Amino acid sequence: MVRPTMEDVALKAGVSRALVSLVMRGSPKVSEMRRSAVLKAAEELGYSPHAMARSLASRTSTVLGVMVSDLHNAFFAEVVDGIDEVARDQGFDIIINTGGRSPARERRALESLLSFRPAGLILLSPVVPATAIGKAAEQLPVVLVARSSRVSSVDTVNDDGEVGARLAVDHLVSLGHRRIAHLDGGEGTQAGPRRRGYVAAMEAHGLVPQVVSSEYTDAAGARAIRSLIADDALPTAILSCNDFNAVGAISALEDAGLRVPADVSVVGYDNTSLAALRHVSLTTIDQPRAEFGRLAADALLQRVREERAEPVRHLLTPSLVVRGTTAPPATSRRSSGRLPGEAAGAAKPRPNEHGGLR
Amino acid sequence: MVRPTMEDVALKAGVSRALVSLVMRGSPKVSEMRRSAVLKAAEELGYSPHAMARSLASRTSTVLGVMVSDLHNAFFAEVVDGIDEVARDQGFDIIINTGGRSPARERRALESLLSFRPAGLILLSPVVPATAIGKAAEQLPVVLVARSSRVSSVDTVNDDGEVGARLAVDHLVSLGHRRIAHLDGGEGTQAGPRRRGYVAAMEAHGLVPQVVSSEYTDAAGARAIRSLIADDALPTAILSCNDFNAVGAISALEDAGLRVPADVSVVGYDNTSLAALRHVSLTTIDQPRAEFGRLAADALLQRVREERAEPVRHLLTPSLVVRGTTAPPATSRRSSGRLPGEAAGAAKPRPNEHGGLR
DNA sequence: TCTATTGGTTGGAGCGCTCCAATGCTGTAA
DNA sequence: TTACAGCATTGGAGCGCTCCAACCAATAGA
Repeated sequence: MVRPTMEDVALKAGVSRALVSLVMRGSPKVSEMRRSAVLKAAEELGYSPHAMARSLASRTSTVLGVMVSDLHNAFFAEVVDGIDEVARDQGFDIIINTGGRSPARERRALESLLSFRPAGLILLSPVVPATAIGKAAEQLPVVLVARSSRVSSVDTVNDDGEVGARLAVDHLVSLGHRRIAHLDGGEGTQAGPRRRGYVAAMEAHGLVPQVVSSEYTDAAGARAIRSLIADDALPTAILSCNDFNAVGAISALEDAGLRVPADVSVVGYDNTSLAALRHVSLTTIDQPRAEFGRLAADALLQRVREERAEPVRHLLTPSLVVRGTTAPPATSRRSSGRLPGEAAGAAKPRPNEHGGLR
Repeated sequence: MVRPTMEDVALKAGVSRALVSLVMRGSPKVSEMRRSAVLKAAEELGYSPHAMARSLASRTSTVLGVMVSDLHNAFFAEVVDGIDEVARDQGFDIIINTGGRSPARERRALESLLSFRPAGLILLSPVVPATAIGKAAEQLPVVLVARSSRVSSVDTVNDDGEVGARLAVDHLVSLGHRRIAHLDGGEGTQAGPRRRGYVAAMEAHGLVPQVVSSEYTDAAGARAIRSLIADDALPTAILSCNDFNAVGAISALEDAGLRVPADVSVVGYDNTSLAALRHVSLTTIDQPRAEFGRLAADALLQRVREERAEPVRHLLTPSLVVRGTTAPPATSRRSSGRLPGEAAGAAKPRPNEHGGLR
């Protein structure tokens, strides 16, 4: 249970501790003979450098801290993939911590991450107050993903929710829908831009926006649909604030004897792996998640290397993924004289694009 | 960007560095006067202890390393919740790293985690070879979740896949099914016990097992169903190796014009959040995931505190969650003279149990 | 009075490493 | 020969902290 130290390796290889240090860091100014002797000794002892001692002595760190607000959401997993890819490429390791969507727990996670004195910090959709983020940003470079900030030392990477919502509305309008409701995400991150984008797009088409208060959960989506039905205010199409909400909406519609998309079209947001399941086959808005991660890591490493001081605000353009939950509205179908078969054709689930789901 | 050190606090509070150290560690042998002076100085300077220096000096660690094999799988998120709960309770922090189901990347993640010299390591369903795990176990306490090990210094926490499969078979048999196929998980973790449990349960009921080779993905589930249909070997009920596979199977069944559960019943495994969605409403086998995490953390902390030397092998009993994808078989319905309405009643999705999905 | 005892406080050593100035070595030019 | 590179190698200081033995009152016991 006791790991060998650099001293042990030096002794075994018959060189000084400093020489071992040079070898471990891949310095070019070590003779081939000594290098191999050191590596051999290290191998035999099962030695590997002590990251903390190294970081303490060098007053630098090759670790990037990543705080994931919610591990349950696969969205973040893909962002982490992007971060990991870039970090690894540039010789950095990442350590992750999670806040579980609770500000208190997130604060603790932040503290814990900071106590390792990482080179920088990436926060994925954090829920802690801006002041806490500002405080962290005084100590090290910080990049925010899926949350905005006005602090000039903080970089941000977001998707353009307004554009995403507009894409969805345009798609539905082009199918012939005129009554399109938005189940909104309330106080949730990014709910604002999505709602604004929806309202603007509706108005641009000369249509009346219908915002229904909801949340980022499937239960909330179902509730919203039930209340629309109860109020006799059900439109021909629904734009949900995210995929979970959309799936809940679809359930409630089907429970009420309505068919999706024959009677009502539904569009989600986020293109989670859930949406890609053949069984769900949800038309949705895709965010380039891995790209979020890559850009965040790039921005952070630029700061770490002090290559840049001005803040960067990435605003990525989302894209529309058409699957099986959108089709022309029933009225339009009737009036346009389209055959039911054609509409049903549009509703046919497409083959699943995600093969690697587990 | 430069954090204050203990020395700075000591200077400001007019005490020695050692006294600050005592205050920071909450020692009782510090006078109230000095304590508050130190805390005030620390507060004003924005000081917080340097975890690495602390761990280096004390030769102990209050960090538990957690390696999540696949961040995309919400299964692990709940296990992490359980770990986090126990760890926090006992004053430990956790750092997470991910292997992305690739042995090479996982190995790197392991190295990275080890370089922080954590007090112990929890590996969630790792795919690295057993030798790599054994090597790690020589350096610190290791607990495996959802993977077994024969190494006596390694504790394990698993679900009893044989029991789970039996529960599913018993449920289907009690509904009247006699032809039940198992879409198996191939080389996947825990696929073996599930397959064995299925075969044993079928034989116990005097039925003929029908194992169809498949994988832990929805695409594989769909493929397996298509091949069963092509071979004209479709049974009245399906036990999938996991929920994703089950959802793929359901899609393929519906594509073929069959209704679930009216024509074919389907049971999943894992009770992922996916299964709980109203829209999916999958009958499945639940594993107490948070409990996995809690037990793993408990076991690890016992080792860390050297309270125990003999290995612990937790084998948790899963439970059946009946939702909307299982019902009596069509044949049984006919012969037993049950009304179609009754059978349809059994198929009605239950209200969603997971409210907090996002 | 002197000696323990107790509670609070301190300086110094050292954790495993990096960094730097200094030290040997060659080999080559003066 | 001496001088001076240039390269490989080394000892020592120090990163921010903990731990320990020592210390210093102040009080209690003999």
